[in-house]
Amino acid sequence: MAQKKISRYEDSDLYKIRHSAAHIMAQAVTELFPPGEAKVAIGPPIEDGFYYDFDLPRQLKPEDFPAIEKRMRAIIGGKFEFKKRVVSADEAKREFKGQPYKLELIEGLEKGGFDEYGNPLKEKPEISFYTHDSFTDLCRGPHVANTGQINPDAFKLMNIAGAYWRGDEKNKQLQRIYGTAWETAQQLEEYLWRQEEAKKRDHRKLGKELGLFYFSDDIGPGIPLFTPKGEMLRHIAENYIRETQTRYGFQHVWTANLVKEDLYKKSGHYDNYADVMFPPMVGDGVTYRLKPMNCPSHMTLFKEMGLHSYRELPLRFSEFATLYRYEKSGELTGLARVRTVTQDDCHTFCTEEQIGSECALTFKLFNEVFARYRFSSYVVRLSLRGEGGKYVKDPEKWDRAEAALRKALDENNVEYYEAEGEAAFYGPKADIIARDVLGREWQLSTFQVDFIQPARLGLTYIGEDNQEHTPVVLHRAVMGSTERFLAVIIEHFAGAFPVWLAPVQAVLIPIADRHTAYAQKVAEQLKAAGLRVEVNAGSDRMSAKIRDAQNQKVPYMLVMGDKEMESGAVALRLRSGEDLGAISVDAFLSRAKEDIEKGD
RNA sequence: GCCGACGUAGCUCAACGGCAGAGCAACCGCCUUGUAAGCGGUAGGUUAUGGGUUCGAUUCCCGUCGUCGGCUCCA
Repeated sequence: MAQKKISRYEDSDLYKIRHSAAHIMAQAVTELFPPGEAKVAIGPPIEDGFYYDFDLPRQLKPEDFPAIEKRMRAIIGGKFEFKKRVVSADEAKREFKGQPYKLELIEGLEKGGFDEYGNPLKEKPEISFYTHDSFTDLCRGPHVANTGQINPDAFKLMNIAGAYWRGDEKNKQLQRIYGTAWETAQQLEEYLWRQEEAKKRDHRKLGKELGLFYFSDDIGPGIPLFTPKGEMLRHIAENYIRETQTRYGFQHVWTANLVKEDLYKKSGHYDNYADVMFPPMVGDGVTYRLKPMNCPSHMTLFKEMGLHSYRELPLRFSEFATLYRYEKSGELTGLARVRTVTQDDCHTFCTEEQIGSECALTFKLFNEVFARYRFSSYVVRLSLRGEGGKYVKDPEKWDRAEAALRKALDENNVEYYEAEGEAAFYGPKADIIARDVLGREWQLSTFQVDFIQPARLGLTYIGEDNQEHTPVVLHRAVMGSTERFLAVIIEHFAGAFPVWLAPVQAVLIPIADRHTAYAQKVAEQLKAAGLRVEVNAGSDRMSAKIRDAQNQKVPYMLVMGDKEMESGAVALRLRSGEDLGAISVDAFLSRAKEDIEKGD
């Protein structure tokens, strides 16, 4: 699926425009420095734009952008032809003498081994140059015919960031300039608007404005604090999953946050996951770790529960468990990436034959939940092990697990694309990547097949043949992590949660003091019916209270003055701005119930 | 962790070598209100933090912590 999309993009005009814009930017940047001082690395088109990596004598600043953009427009105005030339490796090396990154790339091409990102290539590629004006780059193209085909009003330099040469943190860090480029100025405007909209929806900003969660220097980085409203949101989201998966036959267990380190030596975490674990704690000569994953705990529980018959399987152990992961400081991002991560985790113990039906059950659950949250589409990534990376070495079990996962997906007609090097250390995964209303992709759910840990931890069940067998363990999460999921839905709904999810569903607005007692009475009535409501009994004007509720994105505003008090009614206003006038309390209740059921 | 930018009142932002300010929020009063901000007053700061330069530092320099944009990693 995704493969098709990428190949289409590579053939598009936009791709050529962005690729060419990258070359033009590289020319403009190198011209800022004396000849030979600026070293260039790579500069490909990317989604929405392009970048180019440089090794420069000085740090660039955003203040350099106007000059670079101006020079780029001049180069565009020159209508210089992009000329392709196929060359020998020797000739290429002569041309890029003094350009160490290019020389390294040429060597990779010469050996027929690697492309510009260091990925292995199947065939030995030809080496080609593209030249426009005075600038020549090692490049396989394609490009626009001449620089004049770039719209000078439809590109913009966006930001500067550090990036490792070939994406390897052991290599030198280069300066990367990101730019965006489009066919028309209007498309550029629309892109910038989308960026602005994303900024407005940023869950870190909305989290503060809606008073959902905080981070504190006194608590520590990556460790969120949830307010009553934020916790309500968490609770509703988790409880919804809990109730739904219970209906699907998942049971819940509880395991503690602290575990003996020895268990992680047996499970493989110690060898493959140690750098993500918080440092050890020692008491009475025993070394403990904060739990970074649930699997070993759930598997140990399975073992402690005695002999298991094949008749008990599949056995599904679910838990909303907070895990502790020592993420690198620079990786923390609001709720999307925290050090105390709560997973809606499940480990299903089953036979190899049951993998297919468990896969079906799980995807049915995913679909139901995604519909509830109005995620219109998702893609599935089959995450396989890759070269290098940390994986338990047991090729036979890996092959069996991969085959089993593929088969399960195929049997259930799940479409997927494959990605090497994305597997968990203990097995392959099917990762669900959902699209939000702005079209952004988020990895949420996962379904994983594990042949490794159950064997390492010595799990068994007694089969029909009265012999001991090792169960397969399926790892599964729906939200993935409560915190990240909240981040995603805050941005997805822009903070205007559907009624069923809104921490405060209705604000009651008495117009004057004499209406407050009536508002309190109605509030009690609504609470008794299970609604989450607040009374704004302050001395503000009604319109100020409405404004307040609007800003808090509360679904219903119930205004009450003399008229309503006399007739036992409430005047209903929706956050859309719609004024529905006075209705009875009962009429409001049935409307709210209807909205909740519909998922509005 | 790495590269860069940024940290001023609860929030959003001014001041940029010479007495640290505004709006909103909070608190107190007045108003008793009809669908997105009624009026007045009060209080709020060792300018993230530790050093340095200077007669004098929020402002310039260095370290630390944190946040942001990326890289790496990832639920």
